[in-house]
Amino acid sequence: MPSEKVTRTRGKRTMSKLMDAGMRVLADRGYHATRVDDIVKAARISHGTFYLYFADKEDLVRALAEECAEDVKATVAGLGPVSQGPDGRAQLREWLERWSVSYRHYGPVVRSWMEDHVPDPALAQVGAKAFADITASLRARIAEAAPPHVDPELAAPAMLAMIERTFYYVLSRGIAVDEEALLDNMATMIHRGFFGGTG
Amino acid sequence: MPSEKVTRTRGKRTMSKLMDAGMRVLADRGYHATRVDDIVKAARISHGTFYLYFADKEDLVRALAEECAEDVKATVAGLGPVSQGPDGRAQLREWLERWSVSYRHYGPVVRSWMEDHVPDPALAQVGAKAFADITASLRARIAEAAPPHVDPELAAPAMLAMIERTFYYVLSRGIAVDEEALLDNMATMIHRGFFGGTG
Amino acid sequence: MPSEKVTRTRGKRTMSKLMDAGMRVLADRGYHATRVDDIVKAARISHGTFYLYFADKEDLVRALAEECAEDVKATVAGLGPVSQGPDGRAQLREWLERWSVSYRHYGPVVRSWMEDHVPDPALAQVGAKAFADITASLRARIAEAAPPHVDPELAAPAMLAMIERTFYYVLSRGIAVDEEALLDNMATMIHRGFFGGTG
Amino acid sequence: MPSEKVTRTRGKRTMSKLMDAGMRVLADRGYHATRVDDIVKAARISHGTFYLYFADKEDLVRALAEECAEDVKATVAGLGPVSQGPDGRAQLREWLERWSVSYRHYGPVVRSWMEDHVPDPALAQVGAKAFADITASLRARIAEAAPPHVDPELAAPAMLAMIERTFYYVLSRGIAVDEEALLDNMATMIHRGFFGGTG
DNA sequence: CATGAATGAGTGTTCATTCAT
DNA sequence: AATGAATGAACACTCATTCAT
Repeated sequence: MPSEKVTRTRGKRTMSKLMDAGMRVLADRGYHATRVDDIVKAARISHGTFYLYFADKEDLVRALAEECAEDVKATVAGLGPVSQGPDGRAQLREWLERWSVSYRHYGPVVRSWMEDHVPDPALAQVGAKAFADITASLRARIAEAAPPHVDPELAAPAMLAMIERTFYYVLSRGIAVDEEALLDNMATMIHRGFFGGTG
Repeated sequence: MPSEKVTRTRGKRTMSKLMDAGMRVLADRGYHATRVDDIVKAARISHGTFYLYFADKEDLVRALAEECAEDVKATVAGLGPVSQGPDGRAQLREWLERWSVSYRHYGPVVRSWMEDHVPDPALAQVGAKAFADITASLRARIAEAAPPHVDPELAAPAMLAMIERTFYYVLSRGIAVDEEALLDNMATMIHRGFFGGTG
Repeated sequence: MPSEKVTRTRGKRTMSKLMDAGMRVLADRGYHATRVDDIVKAARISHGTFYLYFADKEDLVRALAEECAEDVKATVAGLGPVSQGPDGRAQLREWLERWSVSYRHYGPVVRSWMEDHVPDPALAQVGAKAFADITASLRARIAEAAPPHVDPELAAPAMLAMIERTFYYVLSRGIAVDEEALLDNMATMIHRGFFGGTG
Repeated sequence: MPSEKVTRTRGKRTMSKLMDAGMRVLADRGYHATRVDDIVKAARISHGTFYLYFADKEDLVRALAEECAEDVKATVAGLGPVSQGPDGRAQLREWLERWSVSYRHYGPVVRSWMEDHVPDPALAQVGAKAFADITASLRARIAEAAPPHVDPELAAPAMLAMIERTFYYVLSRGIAVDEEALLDNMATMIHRGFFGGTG
């Protein structure tokens, strides 16, 4: 039915305008400073329309978070077994690059669930789930190659911590560094620290 | 004048009651959910008195941040040269333990300046300064021992990222881990990844 | 034109679907909590269609009110002369029963114009007219039989008050009573109080 | 302590300004049309201050309702045993007059809990309690004197219904009647209908 | 020094009504 | 005749900050 398709289309477009706008505002202002008003202005829709699509601000962020979590989990899961030689390091380097691309887009959302005392439990939940899934992926890889005295259980979150926060410093806070060099270095450090890489 | 002395003493006591209370509330509720009202209730003083001591809420957090920055910088600076052998790893381990003690106390403040889009520029400033000082300390140590292909300039923030976030996961978010084992592992990973440690 | 006939038929059906739904929602939620949204959902029609049939929410309630007023007036007018003996009481009893049947259906509408400060003047008007007509009916009957010191002018509204509110308590607020006994009692009290009934 | 007394006094004054204003606005506009904004304007205080004293609009109405319930219950309880002779009627007449005075003041509140589908459960509760207490008082009196075929259990609410609604018509809706005559008539009707009065 | 009542700007949310399809 | 997405005015509530006592 064309009419059904039309209305659905309009609705879908508005929805994605809202999510895009939400993403932009989140990136600009951060989670706590984001106002519904900012979002609807950015989406060029009226205030009331927002509530046709989302129960409240948190609801939109949660929708973004779910989208984001899927993307990040898939990206992280894209890492294959890491050998101790130079090709292991090269694989890590490529994988980090893919992650950095994802982070450049979804960083604002990741940060919203990383914040201290996330006010919305549903959002915290999405974050906790993503955290668990990501560390599980990493744990599996580390377990295959960890050097002595490195427990994959503990190494996985440490590795995630290092990567996420470093991206945050560099990609979001705009600390000026040569990005190529950064990825090179991180690949090296991770290879040596977590995978027994021999440089 | 004795009276002046008395009031001064009273003033000092009120001031520290406020800072203690601020610390507690910050830990409990997090930066954004902290209300002046919570602080004055915790300090058992009146609402108006708050503004005799601090220009606004941010002013108190800034004061806490400065205190905290001093402590963290000193702690981090307490790391001596790190050798590649097992005693280097042991030194790192002890130093991490001292840092964890500091973090247990000052974590809430550290997180307030680590948050995405810190609203108060003065607070952001304190955080940026602390970041710079800490990475400078680390850079110096790493420079003395970095393995090939590890640029101290880039490794320092990565190391800080890993330590701070891991403490955050474990000490603040209450992810259950054996803390002794965690410190052991971190010491090993850092030793290997940043200081050319050989297992 | 057959097509016109068809559409007319369709229009009538939609109209009555709306009025039925309005009645149901009014009964469920009460006048102030009734939302256009609830009505169109109950009628299973679209939001916009509502405004093809009614100027606004008040317009629908007014239409219901007119329907209801006709019914109640006719019911009340159905009371014949009331004698002072036991058959007068029996007549009252039957008449009250007919009224109770009407109230069970139209109660929600009656209450909407009985409320304190009815916002819509047109609705208030319908209520005032019904009030006037009903009290006129009652006045005529009371005038034929009122005991000494009972002015029909004043007794009529008092009698209406007693009946309407008692039905409200019992039929709408669901205060549990034996309905037969209630009607018996009311018939007796009204007979004695307003018609000089003797035991 | 004078200072404590002063502040308390100020607070009390504001509180009563709010309750007075609430009463006035309720009388003017009715429960549903009453806005917090109207109340604070009438009380000549700021919007925010309202929330220092009441959790929300309902909270204020509830406070008024409790005050009102006490008054009405006491007034109704003021009716002594009613004899069947003319002095019984005279007693009723005086008692009704006292009730009318109370109603003139508290009518708006009484109506707020009498409305169809009271939205605030706490308010409904106060109303239900008042209803129960008042009918209990009436029941006791009626039981002492009820004519045959009048069950006090059922007569009490009917009597309340008649009195409350008649006052409502006359005192609030401003139907023009001679108030003295009205009270005379009501006394007679009640005396005959509920207490076996013999005219 | 200390108090706590008062302020008002800022923000979120609801819902009757309109209008392009 | 019917649809349902969009609108925006109206209203509730919070909280940092001020100020008379």
